[in-house]
Amino acid sequence: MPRAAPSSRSSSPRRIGSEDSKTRARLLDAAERLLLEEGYAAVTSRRVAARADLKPQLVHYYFRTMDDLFLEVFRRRAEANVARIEQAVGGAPSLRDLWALNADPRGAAFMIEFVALAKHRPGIRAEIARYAERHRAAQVEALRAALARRGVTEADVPPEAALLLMTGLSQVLSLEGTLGVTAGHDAARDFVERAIAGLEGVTAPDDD
Amino acid sequence: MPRAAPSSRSSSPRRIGSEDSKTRARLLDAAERLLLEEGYAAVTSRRVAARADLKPQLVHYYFRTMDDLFLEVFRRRAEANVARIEQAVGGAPSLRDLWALNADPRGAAFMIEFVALAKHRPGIRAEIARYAERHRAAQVEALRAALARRGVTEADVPPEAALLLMTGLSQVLSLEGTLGVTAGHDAARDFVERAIAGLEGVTAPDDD
DNA sequence: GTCTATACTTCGATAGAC
DNA sequence: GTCTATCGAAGTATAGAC
Repeated sequence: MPRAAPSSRSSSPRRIGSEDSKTRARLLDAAERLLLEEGYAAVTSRRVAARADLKPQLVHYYFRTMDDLFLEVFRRRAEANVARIEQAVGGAPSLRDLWALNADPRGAAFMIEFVALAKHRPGIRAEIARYAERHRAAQVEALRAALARRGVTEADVPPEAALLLMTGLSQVLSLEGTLGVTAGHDAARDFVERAIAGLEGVTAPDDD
Repeated sequence: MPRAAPSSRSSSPRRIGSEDSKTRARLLDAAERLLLEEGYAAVTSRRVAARADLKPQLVHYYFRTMDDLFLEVFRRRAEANVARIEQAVGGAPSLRDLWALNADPRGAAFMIEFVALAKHRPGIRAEIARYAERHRAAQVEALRAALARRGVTEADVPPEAALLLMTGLSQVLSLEGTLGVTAGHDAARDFVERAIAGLEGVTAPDDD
């Protein structure tokens, strides 16, 4: 048995569709697309259903509330993302690898939407915050190791600071990209890449 | 200050309240607070009116559509902000001044909300994009001048890249702050301040 | 186990009363 | 010039039919 009952409270009287339903997956996919393309406010039961070519009431059959739907969309991606990072960390990733991991604009857009959503949905906020912290910590550790491997001291480049700069840049590029504003974007990416190249050249190529 | 008729089309049949009405200003204030505290999705005619202790229909008396209200809220702040930057630029601001201008978390939160809003309100997008570009250009010029004054070459630190890094950091700090996630924030701010101090210490041009 | 009929709330917007 | 009465569409959610 994969899982017990879906996330409904024990007091919930209403029945909920099974988690491995094909229809349920279609709804999750539709919700995710809508979220990325039009923003969280566009993710309503009616519009999600329309995207998936299903009746609006089905959303509430598979997800007790809209918050449940949002959380499920979030978890799917968050878990995949954490796995990706943990896998990378196992392989002693370079600074370049870590920047590539962070620079994905879809990932940034996803996170921005959910943080914005969390602002007016208290039920979602705690979960996002918990994930953000885990995610941050894992990346900081990877970055710390990568910098140390290159002989860069924490006093010179604190990993927390470097990571926040990378994450922030990635987010602002993503955000402006949706507006069609891209002035300076290439210059910024080049700058980061040159900075990384500089740091990776700090010490002679150690064996490892 | 003196403006012609409100932004309504000439074909608009409905009457609109005057722009210097006290009630109108209260509505704008309420909308702005709501936007910053709970996100754009919380800014509905009814909730804005409740915040201002007014009837919901008044929103539509003073603003033809909700988009008009959003745009007016945006313009008020955007104009004040551009003025602030232009004033600063006139005074040959230091790097530190420019960072302080950028690091205001309220400004960052404001911008994030509007970009997110623009994503599912096409009517708003063009105006936000236009402003973002003007704003960016003004800041880049100020930063270019400040760096040149310190003898930092554009090859070493392209002003566009530096500005995007600052803006991105400011945004990520603001976004995470709303979640209550602040790990590494102080380290990042310290890092930027030390970097600025380092650059401001350079008084003669150098080459590599 | 899966989907539909339906209740009830809130939304944006307009016409018309003072 | 300012505000109110009210409408139709869209939102979430539940109870019950297949």
